[in-house]
Amino acid sequence: MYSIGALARQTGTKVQTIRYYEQIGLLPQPDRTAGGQRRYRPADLDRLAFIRHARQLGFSLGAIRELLDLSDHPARDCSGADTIARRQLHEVEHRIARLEVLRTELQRMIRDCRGGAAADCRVLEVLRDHSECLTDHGEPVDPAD
Amino acid sequence: MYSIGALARQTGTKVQTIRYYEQIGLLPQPDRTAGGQRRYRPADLDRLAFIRHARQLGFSLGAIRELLDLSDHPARDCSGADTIARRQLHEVEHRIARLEVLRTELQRMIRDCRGGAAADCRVLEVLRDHSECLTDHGEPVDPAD
DNA sequence: GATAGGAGCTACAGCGGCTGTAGCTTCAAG
DNA sequence: CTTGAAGCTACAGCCGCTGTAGCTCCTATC
Repeated sequence: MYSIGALARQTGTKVQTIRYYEQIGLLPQPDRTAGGQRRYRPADLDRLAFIRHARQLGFSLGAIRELLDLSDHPARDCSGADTIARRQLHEVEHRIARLEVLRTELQRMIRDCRGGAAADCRVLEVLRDHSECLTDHGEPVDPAD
Repeated sequence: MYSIGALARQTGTKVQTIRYYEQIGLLPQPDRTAGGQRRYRPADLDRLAFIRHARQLGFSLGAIRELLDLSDHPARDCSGADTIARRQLHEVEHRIARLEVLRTELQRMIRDCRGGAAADCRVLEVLRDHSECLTDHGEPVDPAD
């Protein structure tokens, strides 16, 4: 049986984050001591490690909920997990592609900047006039994009 | 003089977003009609276009505030803008690098999945056991990362 | 057994960057 | 003058946490 702090240390998670996962139903409500403190079993450690690992791979908490559900029902077909992982891969690839466009544009902006007064600044000029860009970068970068 | 809706159409911004930018001080408080509706000048259109373009390039609203400030003072040295753009480029490059690691790991997970029951699912297995990963992907993906 | 202080508890606010809603008022075309 | 689209304010909600305030509990040491 671990305290919440021990669980946090073992998984590299903040204590508040663990309580948050419990609150949104990703982690089960653990046993409590007579004084009301949480006490976790090894299975809880595994579950939290799963969540953290999936988060590191960029899965949303919603996707993780689905993955955990599958993991909890080993007899089910795993195609759901495959689908979720493929979706995540597509998202990651999409984000990389968008960021590569931004990288190119930023590099060009910086390369052309010759210093001097802000009035002549290449960086500010490009920002002022979209037509100076080679690409249409579309929507603002939603990090979740 | 444009209405807020005309400004929104011209810049591809939502009306609420424009009001939000005003609220946080990125856009100045515009004139109002007798009835209290906002009326914008061409300069406001330019400023909003600048903001949107910078957002498309992934700059944070904080960075945009600094860039706008420079743009408002054309006599100043532009090295500040250069620094902000370089910082942004570094961030974008960092994000790309992280996402490429994730892409590789996701591809491997999916490639190895041979279907069947969730009990044998490769995707779930990898998530359960970090040691199956080739790379240490570190922190959860904060989209702003 | 007393004490100290680190760890845990709940409840709630805040981050960034919007977006959506409710319940009104105003504007402009016909 | 009517109608309906567009505007107004104020506030809640999204995601995934993180931080704070103001308590209580647990355990190690004396």
